[in-house]
This record gives sequence, C-alpha cells and structure tokens, in this order.
Amino acid sequence: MSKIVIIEDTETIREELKTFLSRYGYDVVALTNFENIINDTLKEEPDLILLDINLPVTDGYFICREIRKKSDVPIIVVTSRDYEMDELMSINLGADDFITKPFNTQILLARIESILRRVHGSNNQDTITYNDLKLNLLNGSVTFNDHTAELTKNEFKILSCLIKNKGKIVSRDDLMDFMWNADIFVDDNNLSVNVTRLRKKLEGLGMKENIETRRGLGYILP
Amino acid sequence: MSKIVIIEDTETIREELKTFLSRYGYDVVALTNFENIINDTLKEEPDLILLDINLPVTDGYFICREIRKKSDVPIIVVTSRDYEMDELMSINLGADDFITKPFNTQILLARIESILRRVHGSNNQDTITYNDLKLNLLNGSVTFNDHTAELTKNEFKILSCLIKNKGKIVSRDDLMDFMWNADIFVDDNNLSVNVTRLRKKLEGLGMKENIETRRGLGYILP
DNA sequence: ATTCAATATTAAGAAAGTATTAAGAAGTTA
DNA sequence: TAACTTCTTAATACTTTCTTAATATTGAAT
Repeated sequence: MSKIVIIEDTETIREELKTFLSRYGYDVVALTNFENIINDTLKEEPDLILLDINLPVTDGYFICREIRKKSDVPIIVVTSRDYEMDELMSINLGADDFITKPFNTQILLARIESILRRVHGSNNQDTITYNDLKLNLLNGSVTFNDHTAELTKNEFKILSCLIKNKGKIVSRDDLMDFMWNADIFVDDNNLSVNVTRLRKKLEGLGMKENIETRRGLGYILP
Repeated sequence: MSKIVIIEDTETIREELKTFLSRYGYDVVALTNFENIINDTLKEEPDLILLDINLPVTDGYFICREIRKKSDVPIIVVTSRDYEMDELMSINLGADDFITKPFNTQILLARIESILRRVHGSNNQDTITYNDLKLNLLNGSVTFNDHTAELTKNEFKILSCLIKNKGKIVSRDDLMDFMWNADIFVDDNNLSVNVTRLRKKLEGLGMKENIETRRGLGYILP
C-alpha cells in the first residue's frame, strides 16, 4: 500500500483528494499544519507527494526544493491552469510531474500510478519491515513510528535476518552462521549479548514486544 | 545531441516544431510519410518521440502502442485540449507524458528535457548537491552557503561518491575501489586521512555536520 | 519442588576500526 | 630546477563495538 502525502491548503480540495485516493487504496495523509511542513512530510516517509504549488501562506516552490534536497520521493506538483509557467518552474524544482487544476481525477490517478510504477519498478528493496518497524538496509537505521536509531553491524545483521524470516523461528546456529564465518569459533554467548542489546534498542524506540525467544529452537519475530 | 522524431500531420505545426526544437539544439526528424510510420520511426533510433494522437488518417493510439511494443523510447503524446480523456488513455498506451494543444513551447521544452534527463540518468548535471552543499563537478569546487573551497582529486572523489549516494552508507571498500584501482594495493589508512582532510575543509566552510562514520559499515551523508 | 540446560544480563577489558598528525615522496607548475 | 601542492606512509592516539567472563534468570523435565 503506497502512502501519499497531500500538501494543499484548500480544505475542500484536500478532503476530496483524500477521500478519492483513499478509495483507490492509497494510504493518504493530508497535512494541515504548514508550520513545519517539510519535516512533517518527510517524517511520514511517503511514497509520493502531491503538492499544491500555489499555497497562499507557505511557498510551494520552497517546499518542493527543500524536500528534493533531502529525499528522492516523487513529487507531483499541482498548479492552476492560469499560471502555466508555473509548470515550467516546477520542472526545475525537481518535481517529477505536474498537473493543472481543475484536473480530471482519473488523470491524476493515472499519473500517480505511472510514477509509482516507475519507482517501484526498479525494485526498491531499500527497507524491510516488520509491522511498524522499518529497517533501512541502505543506512542501517531502524524506525518504529517516529523514533529512529542506528544499529551496529551485529545488531543490523540479527535484525535483518529475523525480519527476512518474520513469522519463522531462526535457530541460534543459523544466526551464528549468518553473522560469523562458521569456521572460526565464536562463543555462543556472544549472540545472546547482541540480541539483548538489540532488544534494548528496539524497546528504546517504543517497541515493547519484539524478538521472542523460543527456548531450544531459536528466535522469532512472531 | 538528442534526436527527436516528430509524428504530426499538420504541416505548419510540424515545421514550427522542427524549427523550434532545432534551435534548442535537438536533432529533429519530422516524418511526413505515414505509410510505414512505425518502422520508419524506430529506424531513426530517436531519443524521444513527439506524437500527435489525433492524426486524421493514421491512428495515433495504434502507433503509440506499436512503438511501445518494440521500444522503450520515451513518447510524448500531443492531444487537443477538448479531448482530455485522451490524456488518460495515452498513459495506458505506454506514453511517458502528454501535452495539450495549443501548448506553450517553453512547457514543451521543459517536458522534453525532463524526460530526457530522467532517461539519461541525471547525466548532464554540472553540480550535485547535499542540502546546502553544492559540488561543482566541472571544476571540483564545493560551496556551502556563500563559502567556497577547492577540492583536491581525492577529496573530490570521496565527496562526489558520498553525495551521489546521499542517505546511504558507502562502505570503505567501495570508496577505496572508487578512488583507486582495486588491483594496486593502497593502504586503507589513506582513506581515513583523506576523509579527515575533506571533513576539515567542509567544516571550514561552516558545514559543521558533514560526513558521518558508521563504524564497521562505512561513511554516510545522512 | 528441584534440577539442569538454555538463555539473559551486566560490566569490564580486548580488539577492531577509525582519526590524527607529521613528514617525506611524488606530482605539478612556473 | 625550484617552489609548490597533493598524495602516501607511518607512528600513535582515540573510540566504538565486540567479546569474554562471571553471574543471574528462566522454563521444561524429572
């Protein structure tokens, strides 16, 4: 399910869009407080952003550029038909597409799907998830709701192994093999220690229930 | 120099487009014989196709679909404003973008450039950025706000590699490979030294937080 | 309830991994 | 070649993470 963040000041349009896109299976977040809009948007980790460029208070151009500085998330810029040159500008802003108001909702839908297809097409397996827990494979960080922590190499290996096998028990032996070359001897307790540390880190993020021990069998993310 | 094929039956528009796009440095081919249009077009091996969907004799929809079957070349579909639903259709046709007549030539140009940029990868880029940091790829200088510094070859390579991978951890090994031919041995510490120097230079520009170390994993511009 | 193996916990020292500094080597440019 | 910049090597310092070790807890089996 793709998440779309809507940045639009007109309440009616905003709500219409939200209802419409939700009906088509998108996870839609319509931000209403524009004070900290850039960070708020990025915090949502959307798959796509729908940005009205003609915001009366905040500057849509600015928002677009700032978001692009920090993220490659696709941005569709919404412009008013009267200001066609805005379209031109939005290209240089780093926007991925733009659409003019009033727009046909089917067209909007098609453009959204087109972009998402393009992005997901290139098989973005950048993050793996377990419920609300996200493990970023590229920068080695975990996020649970809004809280993020960096993992060390060992913690990262354990967690990625368990998430990839979510719902299955992973034996301690398998984990050991995965983490260390099987030929060199590593004390078995080493794993316990690292699991403990990982658990603490996850709890620190607010994830109370995380890795479970199945005594005699291994560990599991149930 | 990118080659654009124009498929448009109205001679005046066709010639106008050709003149206009040529002036902006494109190699333009305007086909006039529609008998074998699909093969003729593909034979040109264009970088982009501009296709009028409302061709009176030949069916633009058909052309678009057939071209897409045989090639991934970007297609911009030109439609008449009256038939907005054409836009939707053209997406399903495999078109990459569409534009309605009468169009602002600057917008057309912007869309063409946008698509070509997307396809060619962000190649024709003179500078790459990370937040407020700009790295000029042509002269090897970095700018942070108003402050500028010259980078040495090694510093440049490290920074460009990290900016191109912003948000991702780049392992020391990858950086080493990127900087030196993997076959000759280069002391690993060499990288540390160069990272230190680069960091100092960036700090000197006022960029307090820059390259982060992820011990055991690599470096990252977060 | 007791026992025992399996796992957890804690803390502290060891070991990698990385940073820093300086000095000489190797290029560059005038 | 001299003067300069940049690169590499080397020696040493620093830090984070890993591992060890000693001890505690848990849960299943008896």
